[in-house]
Amino acid sequence: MNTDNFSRLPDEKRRAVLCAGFACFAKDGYKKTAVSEIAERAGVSKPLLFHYFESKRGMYTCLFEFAIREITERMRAGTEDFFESIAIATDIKMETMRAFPGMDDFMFSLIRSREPEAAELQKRANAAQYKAAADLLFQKVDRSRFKDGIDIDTALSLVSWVSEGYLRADADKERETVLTEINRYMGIVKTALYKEEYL
Amino acid sequence: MNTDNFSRLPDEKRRAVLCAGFACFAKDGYKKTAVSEIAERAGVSKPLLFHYFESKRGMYTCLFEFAIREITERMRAGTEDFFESIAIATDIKMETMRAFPGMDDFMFSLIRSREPEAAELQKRANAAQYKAAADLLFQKVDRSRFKDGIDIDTALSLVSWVSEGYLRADADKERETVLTEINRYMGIVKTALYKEEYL
DNA sequence: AGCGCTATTGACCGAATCGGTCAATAGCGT
DNA sequence: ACGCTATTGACCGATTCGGTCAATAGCGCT
Repeated sequence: MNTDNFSRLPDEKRRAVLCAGFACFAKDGYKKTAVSEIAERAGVSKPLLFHYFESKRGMYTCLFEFAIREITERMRAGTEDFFESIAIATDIKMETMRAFPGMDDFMFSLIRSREPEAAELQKRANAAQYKAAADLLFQKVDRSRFKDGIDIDTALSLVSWVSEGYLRADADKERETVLTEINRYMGIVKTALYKEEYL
Repeated sequence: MNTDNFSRLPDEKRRAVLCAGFACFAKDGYKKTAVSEIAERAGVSKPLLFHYFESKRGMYTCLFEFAIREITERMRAGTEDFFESIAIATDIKMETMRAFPGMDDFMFSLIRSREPEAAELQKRANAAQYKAAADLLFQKVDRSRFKDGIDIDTALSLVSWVSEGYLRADADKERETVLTEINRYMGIVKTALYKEEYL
C-alpha cells in the first residue's frame, strides 16, 4: 500500500526489487523507465510493486532514501595516507556494489540528471554521498606527501577517473580481479602524485 | 524519401538533425528514443525527419554511416612520442565534438550497447573507430620511453580514462580550458609512465 | 477443518505515446 | 503562372504507459 510496506518484503525479494529499480532508473532515467520493466527485471509482477509502493514516483524516492541510508551507514573514516583512504573508498564502493548492484550508478545518474523529478534530490545526494565521503575519508590525509603542484582535489580527480574508467571498461569483473588491477593502476598513479620519499 | 535525400539538407539544419539524433540515441538507446524527441531537439517537425529518412531504423544506421565516415576522415597519424600522439588524438576528438556534439557519445554508446539493433554495427564501429585510431595514432610510438612494467595498453587505458573522466566531469567547458587542463593532467600522468630521461 | 490476513498475479482500464502518413501550405526557381 | 521541393498540423492504428481490481494462493491461528 504505502512506503512502509516495502520494508516487510522478504530480504531476497526486496534486494531484487531494489536492484532492478536502481539499474533501470540509472540506465534510462525516471521518465523512460517503465514500471513493468522493473517488475520483469526483479522477477515479480507489476501489481506487486504497486502493492509495496504507492506509485512510480513513490518508488523512485523510496529507492533514493534507501540508498542514502545505505551509503551513509557504510561510510567510515580514512587514514593519513591518501591511497590508503582511496583503498578504503574503493572497498566501500565494492561492498555496496556487491550488496546492491546498480545503486551506485543510480546515485551517480541522479546527480547528473537534468530531469525535473531529480532536481530536489540532487542536492541531498551530492551532500550525502560525495561531500560526506570526501570529508570523512580524506580529512586525515597528510597533504605534505604530495609533490609540489599537486593538491588533493587534483589527486582525487585523477584517481577517481582512473578507477571509474577501469570499472566502466568491463562491468562483469570478479571482485578479486578488480582489487588487484585497481591496485596496480593506483601504484602507477602514486608515482605521479607522491614525493619519492613516500613511495 | 530515402537516405540519399539527407545529404540535400542545408548545412545548418543537417548539423542540427545529426547532433540531435546522436545525442538522443546515445542517451537513451535505439528503442527508448522517440523520433519526435529528435525532431524537437533539432528544431524541426517529425514529418520532416521522415522526409529525409525512410524510417527510424534508417535514421539510426544513417547516423552511424555518417559518423564512421567522419571519424575515419579526420584520423591522422601520430608521432614517436606517446603523449604527442595523445595530444593529436585529443585534438581530433575535440574537433569532432565541436563539429558534431554527441557523435562521440553515440559511437561509444553503440559499442557498449546490448540492444539487438546495435549488434551488427558494433564490430564495424569498434574496428573503424578504436582499432584504426590506435593503429594509426600509436604505430610510431617509441615504447622504450616507458618505465619498466608499463606497456602501451596500460598507458593508453590510464590516459584515456583520465581524459574521458575530465571531459565527462563537466560537458560545458570551453575548448581552451579543456586543452590547457588536459595538458596539465597529462603532464602529471606522464611522470607516472615515462622514464625520467624523457620527461 | 475453518477463518482471516497478506502476498501475488492475470486481466483489464483509460490515457498517453509510439512510428509513420497525408493532405495542405509555403517558398522558390523558372 | 507553373512545377517542384520543403515543411508541417493533424491524424492513424498500434503499442505501451501508470495504475486498478477481482480472484487466487499461501500461511498462521484456533
